[in-house]
Amino acid sequence: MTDRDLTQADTVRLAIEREIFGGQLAPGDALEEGRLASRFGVSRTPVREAITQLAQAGLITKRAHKRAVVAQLDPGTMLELFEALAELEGAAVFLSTSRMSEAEKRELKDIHGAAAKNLRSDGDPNEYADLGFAFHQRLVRGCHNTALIDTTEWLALRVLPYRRFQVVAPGRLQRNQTDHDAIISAIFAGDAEAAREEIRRHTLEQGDALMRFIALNKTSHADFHPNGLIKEQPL
Amino acid sequence: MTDRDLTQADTVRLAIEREIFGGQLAPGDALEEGRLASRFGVSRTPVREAITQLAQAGLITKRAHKRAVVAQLDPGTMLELFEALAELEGAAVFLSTSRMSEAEKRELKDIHGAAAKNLRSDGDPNEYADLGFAFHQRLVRGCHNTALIDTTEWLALRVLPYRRFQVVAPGRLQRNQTDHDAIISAIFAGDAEAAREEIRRHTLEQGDALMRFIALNKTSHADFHPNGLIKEQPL
DNA sequence: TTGAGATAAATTGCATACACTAAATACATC
DNA sequence: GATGTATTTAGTGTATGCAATTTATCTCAA
Repeated sequence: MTDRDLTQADTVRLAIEREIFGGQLAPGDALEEGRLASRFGVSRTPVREAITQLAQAGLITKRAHKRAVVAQLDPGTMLELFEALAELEGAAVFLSTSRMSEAEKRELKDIHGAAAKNLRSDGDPNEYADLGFAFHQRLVRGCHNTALIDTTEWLALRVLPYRRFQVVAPGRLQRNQTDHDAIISAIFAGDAEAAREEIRRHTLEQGDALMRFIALNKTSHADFHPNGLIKEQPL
Repeated sequence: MTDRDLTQADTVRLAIEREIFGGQLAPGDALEEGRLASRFGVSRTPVREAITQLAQAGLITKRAHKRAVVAQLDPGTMLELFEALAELEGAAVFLSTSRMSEAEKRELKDIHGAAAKNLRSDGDPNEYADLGFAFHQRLVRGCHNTALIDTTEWLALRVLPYRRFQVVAPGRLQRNQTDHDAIISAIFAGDAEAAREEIRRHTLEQGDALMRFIALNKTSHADFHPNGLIKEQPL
């Protein structure tokens, strides 16, 4: 069999994941088992299973006898998340520096180049965001340690629903690019310690920038609702 | 309410967790929903939910239409896990060095002292193991970053079922203690970078030692079954 | 005896029904 | 009108039954 046989619970889980990452389901939104069941044309059982999995993954929160809600990150938690992510990416890149194959390094450089080109020609910010994501991914995966990669990417996923706004923050893109420059230089120089420090600072600043952006644009003092901020982003 | 109201699924999950960490359920053992259900006096539904959660946590593996199995780590995976854990603990300790309160540092020193005393007086190895666990825990929690702490401890949990044997490995205890000495020194000297390197190397070597121990004591070439190695350890 | 194929048993995935909880509403009392 | 107390209602937690799939057992030919 070419693709693993997916159970209905898996299908539902993937669908909900997509909606969370896509922004259709925003942090704070409630997930009601019955509605989801009828929407996906299945019974509550697989929906429940999907919700359980997502809750375990930290993407949604769930307490006994209360509805599950898409995980809502208060500023403090988000800061912690970015700090942890910065450390993990730092650790991964530290290893990647000595472990990436020539092909992997070239691929990394290609992605970086494409991003630079996009920036110069004033291209689609969404494409740039995707390239940025790919850059970090290649960087992390270069460590060839599945456990570390999975852990790092799992953490990155948790902040992804918020990271979408980063693109529109003014001046970030250029700064982002020079940061990536520095990381690439350190890696090609074989200076693992420098590479670690560069990406550490870089990810940390990304978090700071995101939080500033949210703080400036938030409408309500209590809750922050991504959908209210997105304007014309296609999916 | 003093304790959160636990659902039956939670109860079952906690019970299975205990059995895995306690060694009653060894890596490779199969978990059959029906049997567990009757054993715990509940229906299959909450058992299923518990299994789903444990699978998501990585403690057991589960594929569609096949029965769940307590996660079995091949040497390669285990090595990766220890390497990742070493990096995470390193990152946490790097932060802990500047973030631990005086009280926390004192507590750490107390634990270390108790371990030293246990070692001098040739005390219970299990108690020493517990102190070692507590040492690492305090160290990691000193970073005061919940996301990083949770991630690190979650990884530590995954190797815990295997780490139990460490105690009986010859000569490890003394080496362990001097490693902890070095870590404490670095922290009290405020040298975050040194502290990171010390614990990184320490945890990595723990993994190596464990794997050597397993390699020497394994009975079958294919599978490694913890229960077969434990002799007279009281739970 | 051994291995491939067929059959039977065991076990999972899912749907449905019901019990229980918690919140919302209506009502009575002050 | 405010406040405390039934009653209703929406929604989760669990049990059970059945269909689909896997695993074990049996059969029979090479």
